[in-house]
Amino acid sequence: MESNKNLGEFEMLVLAAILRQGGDAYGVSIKQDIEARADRSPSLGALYATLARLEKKQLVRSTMGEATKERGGRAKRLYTIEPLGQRLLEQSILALRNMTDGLVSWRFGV
Amino acid sequence: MESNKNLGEFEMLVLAAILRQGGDAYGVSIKQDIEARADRSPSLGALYATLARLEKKQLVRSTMGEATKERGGRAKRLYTIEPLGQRLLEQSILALRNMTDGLVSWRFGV
DNA sequence: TAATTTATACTACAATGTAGTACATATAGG
DNA sequence: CCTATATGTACTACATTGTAGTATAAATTA
Repeated sequence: MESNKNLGEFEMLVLAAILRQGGDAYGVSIKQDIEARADRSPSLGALYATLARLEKKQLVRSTMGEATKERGGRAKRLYTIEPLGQRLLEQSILALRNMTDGLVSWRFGV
Repeated sequence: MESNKNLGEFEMLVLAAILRQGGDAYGVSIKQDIEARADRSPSLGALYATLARLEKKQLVRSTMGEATKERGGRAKRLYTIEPLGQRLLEQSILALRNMTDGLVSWRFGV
């Protein structure tokens, strides 16, 4: 009887990217990871809106990155996944696997 | 440069259920499959609304089932997946896999 | 202090998720 | 027949998520 709110499809991609990057995830790097692995190009606007919602739901947490870097521009907001976020991601991915594993006439390997 | 519209999370579950059932899928059986494998209980209203949208987008096709059966009640509307639907499902599942495979501290097997 | 670079925030609207309620149509019994 | 029961779909309304365009912020450099 776990917490059982569902994640959207893009929310899953974003949570997975944050988890992958273990502490160094921020807007641009998350976008790049999704572009490289999921073969799609969300706008930064779309991404930040989703990040804000995930944080409001307490599935991720953010902190401002160090300002003193040898580069120009505004500070990064760094994201980490919260236990609840990881749990929901696992549930959602597992549900999808249970529905799709073992399907015949599947183009990529079962 | 394939067709690249994205599927929602629930749409993926529904398409997968239809594909699994190979020609015998209808409202109630799809709902039951999702309940059994994805551990959630969508209302039939939610399911039919999604089926109607999938058909409008030509990702599935439907036909009325035979009326002459030894049972009461209205005829079933049977669903099959269209090539486009299968392709989009494959793309979406593959994207998710590419994002989540190989993650460490993953509760279920990599 | 203006230009450039890097990055986030805001806003509005489209698409998807969700369930409640109503409706349709078959069989069975009197 | 007519109505009760069983089975299943359609309609409607609203909440949540997806999406991108535009504006803003804050650092470095000249």
